[in-house]
Amino acid sequence: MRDSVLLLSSDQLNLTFAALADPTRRAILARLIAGHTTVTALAEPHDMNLPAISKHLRVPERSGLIERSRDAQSRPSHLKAEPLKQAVDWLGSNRRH
Amino acid sequence: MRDSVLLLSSDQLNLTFAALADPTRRAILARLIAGHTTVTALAEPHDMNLPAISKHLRVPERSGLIERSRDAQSRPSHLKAEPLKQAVDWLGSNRRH
DNA sequence: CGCATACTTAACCAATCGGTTAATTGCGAA
DNA sequence: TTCGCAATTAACCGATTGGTTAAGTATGCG
Repeated sequence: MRDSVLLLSSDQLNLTFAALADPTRRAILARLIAGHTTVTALAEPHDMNLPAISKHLRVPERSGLIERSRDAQSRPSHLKAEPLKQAVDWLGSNRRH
Repeated sequence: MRDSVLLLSSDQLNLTFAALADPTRRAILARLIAGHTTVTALAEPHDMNLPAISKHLRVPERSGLIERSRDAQSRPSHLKAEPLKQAVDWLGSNRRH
């Protein structure tokens, strides 16, 4: 069974914040702001092998932070705005200014 | 040896986002916006015992999200703004997408 | 002092995490 | 069809997480 597309917002916040709680994944997400790119390219700056990056990518994917497509042999990742927006909204509504 | 007060900003982001990645802890932090309160009061809405809440509190404490003081037998928790600000800043500078 | 209140600490446990190596799949080129 | 590149999956491992129960500690009150 694949993961559901519908996530309760609490579950999605769990997954989004968990995805952000690792420096490798934050670097990957920051890189993806510049535009979609392949797993090998995402792996290049990091001192770990492809399977490790592949596993890392599954974390933000489960929260909807990224989506993946296919381009020949490559599986480019694309950043999606909605989960980030949700995280920002939670932080915004929970901060006394 | 106690935890260091000085955290590398990357480490602090790790700890802050990890603290936010759990619904019990988010509820606790949201409650603390209304003002400082005790462990027992924080535990009351949750279906788990005091040691569990005590452990939960150690997570945002390690990131600096909360600080704890003493008032007779109680150990009230206080929300601190700086780590939240850092998290918002990371999200802000990584969203223009 | 003796006792209650408010936690915290210790020990334990199953599940998840973050990495590894080795094998496998998907795709395009020759 | 065979080859090679890109990426995933499987199996494994030690460390961490999130909960439990039971015992220990700090503080205030009569």
